[in-house]
Amino acid sequence: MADQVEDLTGSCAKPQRRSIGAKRNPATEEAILGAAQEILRDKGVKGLSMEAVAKRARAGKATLYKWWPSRGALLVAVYERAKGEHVHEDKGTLIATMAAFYRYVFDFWRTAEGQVFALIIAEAQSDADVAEALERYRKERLVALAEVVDRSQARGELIEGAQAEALAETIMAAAWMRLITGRLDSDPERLAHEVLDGWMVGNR
Amino acid sequence: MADQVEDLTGSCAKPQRRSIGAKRNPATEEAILGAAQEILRDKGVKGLSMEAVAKRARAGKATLYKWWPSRGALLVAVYERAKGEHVHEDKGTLIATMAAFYRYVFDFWRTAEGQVFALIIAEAQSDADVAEALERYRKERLVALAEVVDRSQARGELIEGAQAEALAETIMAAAWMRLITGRLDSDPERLAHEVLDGWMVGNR
Amino acid sequence: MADQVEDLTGSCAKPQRRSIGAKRNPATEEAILGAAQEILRDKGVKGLSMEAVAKRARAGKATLYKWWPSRGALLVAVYERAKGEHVHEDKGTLIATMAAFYRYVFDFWRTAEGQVFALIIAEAQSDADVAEALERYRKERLVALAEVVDRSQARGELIEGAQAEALAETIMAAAWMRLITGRLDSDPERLAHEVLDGWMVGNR
Amino acid sequence: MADQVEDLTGSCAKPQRRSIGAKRNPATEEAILGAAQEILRDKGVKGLSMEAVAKRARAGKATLYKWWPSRGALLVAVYERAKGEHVHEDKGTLIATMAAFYRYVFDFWRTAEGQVFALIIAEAQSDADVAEALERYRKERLVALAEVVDRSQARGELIEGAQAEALAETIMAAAWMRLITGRLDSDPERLAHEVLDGWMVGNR
DNA sequence: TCATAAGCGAGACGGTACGTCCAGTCTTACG
DNA sequence: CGTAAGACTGGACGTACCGTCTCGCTTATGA
Repeated sequence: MADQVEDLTGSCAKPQRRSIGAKRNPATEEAILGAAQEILRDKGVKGLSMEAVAKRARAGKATLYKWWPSRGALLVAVYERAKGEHVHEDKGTLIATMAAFYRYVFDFWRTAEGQVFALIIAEAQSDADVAEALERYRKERLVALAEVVDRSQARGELIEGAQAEALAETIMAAAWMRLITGRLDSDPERLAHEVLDGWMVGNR
Repeated sequence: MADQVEDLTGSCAKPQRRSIGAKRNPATEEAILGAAQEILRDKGVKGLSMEAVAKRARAGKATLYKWWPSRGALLVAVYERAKGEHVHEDKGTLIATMAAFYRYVFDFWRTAEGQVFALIIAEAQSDADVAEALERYRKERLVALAEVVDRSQARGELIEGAQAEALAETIMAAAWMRLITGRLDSDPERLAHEVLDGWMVGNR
Repeated sequence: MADQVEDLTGSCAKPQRRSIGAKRNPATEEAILGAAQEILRDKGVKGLSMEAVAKRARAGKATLYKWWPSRGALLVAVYERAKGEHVHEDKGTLIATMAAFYRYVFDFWRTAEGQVFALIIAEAQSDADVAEALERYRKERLVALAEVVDRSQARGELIEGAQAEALAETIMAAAWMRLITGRLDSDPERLAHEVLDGWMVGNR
Repeated sequence: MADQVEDLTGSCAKPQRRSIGAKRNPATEEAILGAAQEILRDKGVKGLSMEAVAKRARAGKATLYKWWPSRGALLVAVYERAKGEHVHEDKGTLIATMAAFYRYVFDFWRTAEGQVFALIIAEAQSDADVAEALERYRKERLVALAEVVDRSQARGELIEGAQAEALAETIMAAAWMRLITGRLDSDPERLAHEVLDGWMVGNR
């Protein structure tokens, strides 16, 4: 006990955030999310407990639970902070654009921060709040994807029966499937073809 | 806590399985998997701890760990025991067959036992053994699905470029996507169309 | 976190008590009470938290709570273990005997272990179980004291109206009063006189 | 938690004391001590935390700590405020007077506010400031009691050897003993006799 | 036939993390 | 400067499971 205290004061002369009055301290939020990210990198997702995050961030557990009432909520926050806002750069054809998209997300999901997304999906299976957040996120991404498909459709790339949103979901599902079954090494190009070829006008 | 005590005294007046010598007691396995299933029904997936299963089954924890070395392994066993072996009955067209398949799995996944599958996916994200079991299961189901697609292809339903296995995976992905995002109320018929229409020969 | 583990394994190669089957391990009880005593000596009563005891004893908190369901219960156990069974040695007169008694308890209450008794009294004010244990203890000691008074009465030392038990309680109360008001440096001899003189036959 | 919210909305529609400039606001002190008393009545001594008092009084915690630097200090203040200043009314004989005294304090100690005194004794065992306050209080009451004994002695009720202050302490000790061992239902009359008979001149 | 090897129920054990509570310190914004 | 508000670190609380262990018992098998 005494040892630990000594260790702490001995090993790190951290600046020790304090309250900034009766309002949320952004530095604290920053420190906590940062700590979560560090732990992810160092220990992996299994090490990411509320306890560990609090300790690493030198934050009280109560503070964590105040702002992120569950592990799931924290996961979502960490993911939100880490994920770059991917914009679907138009590569000329839908297939190429989607291949680039697959390449991007697979690369990201392989990073320490990206792995959080798999965790979020996992957590969503038993935490309704996370499920809701995940669903929100899915819809948001769906819209972005559907837009790309829409543009492709406008260009006349797609067959008549194609519905942008339905196709967008099929595209997403293929990616998520690779994620949850640990096959992020799949070839993005090939995958794009496997998912989309049927819908392209060329292949009658 | 009180529940557990009641459960113990209520459900059994000490039938007390014992060892049947130096070999695995099938009654024990049965009791454990049965207990797991009961807990799933009564308390939901959150209540399914090794501890609780052992208590409910009146089994020693060591026995559990001997045969199912982790929660994940137990989950898989419970799922294996519960899932009926779905055979893809040919409905004439691929779309109809797949619609029936979607209807079947969505119905099953909504049952207490079926919910275990979502849990397995969740567990697979952090338990390599479960991931492996899941991957084995995926491949097995993929083969079964691909066969159906193959038959459809032989009938000339599908366009030229269609690859049975790739299409099968797309079909699966669509289902799993609905599962993990909690949309098992999706319309199977519609979904089958959304996934497959592009690949059918009719829609050039 | 990792640091702590390393520290623990590094600094002490303790024998690590294990379960000895489905029954209480006496070594564990010993280790826990011993740890409690050590903490008392090192950090004083304020440091005696369940947490600290568990840590020092290298015992799980659950183990502590299993056998001593509250801090109070642990305190009582520590006290029971530490207190010598004082036998009232007859010094010839009641006054002398009681003076010796006062000297003995005051000396004991000043030791680290003895200080626990004050804590028990404190805890008894808000923990019914401790209150009960304290009351049991009081009665037990009362009987022992009353016997001494009885013998004195039999010798004709006491005036007629004296009731052994009532007098015994007065004697105890005087001691406890000094304890809870932190005046254990009172002169035992003098105190014995102040409490008893009125009841002795000499002082008409 | 819910209770507190209800309390807040229930008891006050934001009367909201404010600073009255660079000096102590008596209304605040009043509100705080009042809140403490209310909590005592509603939740008992266990609910009396600085946090809860601040909430109920709609006072900042800083304000509490400014005027009462510890829980102990607050307890003492609450007790000081609640206890009536008992004046020992002369009942003719010392025994009768003391019986009345015992009856009075036992009755008081049984009230919600009176229970604080037991808490103060408890707190005094580990908080030096409270111990000091308690000791001050003890001495003050001792003087008052000794005066009564003195008057009795002057009337010739007591035997020669009796020392007013020593006897007063014995009288107090008997009362405190009943308090800390939860026997406030003791018969005051009887107790007075048990403590004092030996010292009265009648009983030679 | 009887030792021995395993299966089994039971549950204690050291641990980790949980989510809650409170202590005591601090800052802001208002008066 | 006093005050209400409440965020903050820190740490103990008591609980729930984890996975490992040992006990004492049972039964089948092979020496």
